[in-house]
Amino acid sequence: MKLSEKVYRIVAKIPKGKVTTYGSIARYLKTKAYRAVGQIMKHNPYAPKVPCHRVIKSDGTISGFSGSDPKNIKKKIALLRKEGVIVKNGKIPKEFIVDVNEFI
DNA sequence: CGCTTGACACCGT
DNA sequence: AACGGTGCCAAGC
Repeated sequence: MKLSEKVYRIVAKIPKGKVTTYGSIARYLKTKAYRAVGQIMKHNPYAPKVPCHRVIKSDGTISGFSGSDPKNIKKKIALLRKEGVIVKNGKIPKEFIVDVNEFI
């Protein structure tokens, strides 16, 4: 079982209206491959099943899946808001960031 | 088999 | 508070 499979499984379980961080996922898998998690999200072969937009940085900022395109970021934010996540100044309040162990 | 890359996290300045 | 440098790990070539 590759790390990617585990990551996909976890991300797919993120409930609506909540988000988690790369760090949380990595810790849950008992690995320190934070960066690998990011790579896996980027590849994202399970596109609809794996809502990568619900995975953010530990700071609460949205990561570069919209990266160089600020307008795309707004779209992601709108999507998150529609799911019930409040976004402030392009960042998500800690209240919405749930550790993987909380919803697994 | 070894080198390079990365959608991160942490710490110091 | 913001920016940059460093360290970690997996995947791809």
